[in-house]
Amino acid sequence: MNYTSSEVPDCTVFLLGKAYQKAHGDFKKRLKAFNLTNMQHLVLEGLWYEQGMTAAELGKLLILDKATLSGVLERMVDGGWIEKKQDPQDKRVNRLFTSKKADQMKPELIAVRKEANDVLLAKFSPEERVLFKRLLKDLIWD
Amino acid sequence: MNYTSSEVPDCTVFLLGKAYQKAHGDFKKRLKAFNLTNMQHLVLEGLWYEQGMTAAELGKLLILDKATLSGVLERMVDGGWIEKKQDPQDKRVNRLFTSKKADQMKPELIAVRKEANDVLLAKFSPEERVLFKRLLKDLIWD
DNA sequence: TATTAATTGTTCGTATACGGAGGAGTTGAA
DNA sequence: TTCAACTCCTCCGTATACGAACAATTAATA
Repeated sequence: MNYTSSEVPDCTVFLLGKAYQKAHGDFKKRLKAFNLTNMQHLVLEGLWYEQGMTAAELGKLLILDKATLSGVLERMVDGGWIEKKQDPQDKRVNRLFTSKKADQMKPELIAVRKEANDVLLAKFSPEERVLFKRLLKDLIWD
Repeated sequence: MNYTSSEVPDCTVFLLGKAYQKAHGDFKKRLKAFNLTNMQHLVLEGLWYEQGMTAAELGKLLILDKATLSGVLERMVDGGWIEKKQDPQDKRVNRLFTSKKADQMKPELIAVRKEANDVLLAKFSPEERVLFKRLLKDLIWD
């Protein structure tokens, strides 16, 4: 009573959703020990890429809705992972920075992501891995 | 201030999430006219594949958590898309069936899914489409 | 300069997701 | 047959997602 590869509808939207569900779930388990959610980990990586971004800039970088980001950032401030500093020039803006606590764990946290990716792509050949990522990027960025 | 293909971290989990986010969002917009969510559409397709499944069976087929499914099914009964019928043999079980309303819209709803997939894969060559789906299936089903 | 327009970030409402707790019903073994 | 083990399902708590509406602020323009 399960779809096999031949029975499953030829629906890429469905397949993409399930592949995401699996990858997301695996990563989630690995992050649980750090008390971080996938989204929070992503925010940290974004800020390590460039500190001092506004929520809007971070949202654009990570392709995240500002409404979604608002709650995530609030919980990360509460959890001591990031800090908000009001921009003196533009009082609407809060600039975002990673905390000392986050920076100390950076090597571990980067390693966790790397591990999750390695496991996810374990069964693929090097060529398939490159190809898969290329196809995904083509889908995301018109 | 945007990741380009070269700057984005080499993170398949991220790419997969964003590809899903896009595909899911596009499909969502198309379903809005029908007052159906992606999940509800998926449930209908599952039941058209096989009527009379229990929530547990449907969840296994669609790789969905039963707790998630519970709320979805409740709203679909309220919306008149599906019907629950208690199994006479095992009173714990509710068997699920599509409603007349749903069946009447089946051709349209199938067409919407097909369209969403076509648009999603529009820029891929036929070979790439087959390959992409194969890679996704390999990821999902060990 | 007086207004209008645009931007930033928050809050609200609805719908997933999913782990865990627990109740109702069923089954199997003693 | 009676009780423990199981199964099915619901409910709770937390965290995304995202459209829509808003207040505060800044930019643009007539």
